[in-house]
Amino acid sequence: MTTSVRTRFAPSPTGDMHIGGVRTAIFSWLTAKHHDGLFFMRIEDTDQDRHVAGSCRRILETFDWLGIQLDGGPDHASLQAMKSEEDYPGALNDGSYRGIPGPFIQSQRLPHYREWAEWLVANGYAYRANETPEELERLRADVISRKEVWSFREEMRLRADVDPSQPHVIRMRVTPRDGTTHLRDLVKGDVAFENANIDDTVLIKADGYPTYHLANVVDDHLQGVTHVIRGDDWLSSAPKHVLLYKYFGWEMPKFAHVPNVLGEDGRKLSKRHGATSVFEFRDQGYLPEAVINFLAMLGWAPGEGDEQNVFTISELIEKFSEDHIGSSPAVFSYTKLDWLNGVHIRRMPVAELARLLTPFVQAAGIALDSPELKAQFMAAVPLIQERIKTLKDAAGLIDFMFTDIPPVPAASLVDKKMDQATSLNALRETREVLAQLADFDPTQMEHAMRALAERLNVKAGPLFTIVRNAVTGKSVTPPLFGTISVMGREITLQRLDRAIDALSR
RNA sequence: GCCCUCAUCGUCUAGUGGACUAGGACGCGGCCCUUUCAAGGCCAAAACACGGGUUCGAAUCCCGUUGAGGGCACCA
Repeated sequence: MTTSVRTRFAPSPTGDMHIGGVRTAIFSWLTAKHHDGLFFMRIEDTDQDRHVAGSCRRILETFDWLGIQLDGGPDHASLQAMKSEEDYPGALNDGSYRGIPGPFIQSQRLPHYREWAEWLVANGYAYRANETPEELERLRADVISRKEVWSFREEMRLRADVDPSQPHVIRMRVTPRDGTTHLRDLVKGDVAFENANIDDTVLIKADGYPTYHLANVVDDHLQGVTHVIRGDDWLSSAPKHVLLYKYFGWEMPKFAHVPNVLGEDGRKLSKRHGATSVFEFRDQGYLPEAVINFLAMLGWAPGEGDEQNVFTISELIEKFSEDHIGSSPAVFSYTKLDWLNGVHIRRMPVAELARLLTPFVQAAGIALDSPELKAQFMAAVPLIQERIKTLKDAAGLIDFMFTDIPPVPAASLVDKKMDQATSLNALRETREVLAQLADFDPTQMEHAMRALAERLNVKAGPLFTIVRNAVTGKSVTPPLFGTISVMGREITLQRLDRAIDALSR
């Protein structure tokens, strides 16, 4: 039997997902899928103080939006069902998925941590301690005031005997005290830590909950995780985990500590750089495939001479390789995301784009509540497809087709290369040409209008410019004749009449 | 302070001792196309942090310096 690759994303339920966390999740997911393995989620809620209600649901919703299917955790149907609920009680709690043993929420796995912590105590790899936080704080302050390195060791215990029936913590016993602990990391390479610098970390807290260090090792082993992919802020505590695997005698998973995402000023990406929550990107009109493409390339490149930048999801899955993840932190570039989003928009089938655009356009105040309006909108989409970078951009390009426009100033109805009389006449003639056009088709319209320009002895450009201003009220629009065609004869002639009227005063 | 990590165009990166006159992409500038705006095509400017080694040869290996990031909790 071949061991299949299994990765996990293990967020804490402390709020909406940060875009940096999404990137880590994507790396994990791509690693699993590239090797045809499983990707699942586990909620790490061992700190009850930091729990934010509704987080689990929001995290699940993130994956739903991204289009990432979890092989463990709730399925899509469950997600839909819970949308009305404040949280998702029990959803991550059900049995096992595709051979991965649950539950998928750590607060439901307490017996496992207890069992293995006791095993460590019984085998000399851990011990009980009961110093209070205040006592520890005093100890720490004392050590630091002597300019020594703070690191808890069992001889520092204030009470040598701990009554197991009383509240206490379980700490790991770092052994051996000297020597080094090595970590072979897929991203960082070989990293060595002096055991003397690793402290006897708390494994089980006084409240009975495990700390991350114990919980992630126990869970990853029990759930068969083969690649631990996480932020490199975990690198410093990785030797503790290595030690635990050794104590338990468990096979070590592969580790990949991926660098942080930075803001444009080189500091850790945060609110003040712009959007950071994945939902902000969604609400600003970014496509999940563009976000995934962009995030995947932030710190990863196919390498080996392959210079591809734009990827579909399946291309990413095919080409991704966890050992090509870069080891230096990357700056999040909003402008590059914009470009990529535009690329993915242009590659999308028109009907699909129209579907995605609809809620954004409606939110901008354009009602699409009749079949006629919907059809008109459908016809307008091809005109804007290559002109928008986000779904939010669309409304501003087509609003004049659906809503009334303010009076057009006379000045914009006279082209610099034409005088007032010529312009007025040109608009009148345009009105006649359009009124008599048999078919309101862009190609025919353009022919007729070019013929008109010739007849009037004016250049086509200036003529089109004043017509554009007259019928759209804007100097920048999608191609004129396509636009006029979408607007229809009635509105177009109406606006021309208004312009003629304004100019003849 | 101690420990760990990182360092190629403004940004994302390719590069694993000779194929490097350091390649691609975004952005920026220019040109072409063109009814405006886009899109597209072409062209250009733009980088191996610094200092020492090792080597016939270094962006690539080693050491140091500097800078940046992370960690040093009964948080993850």
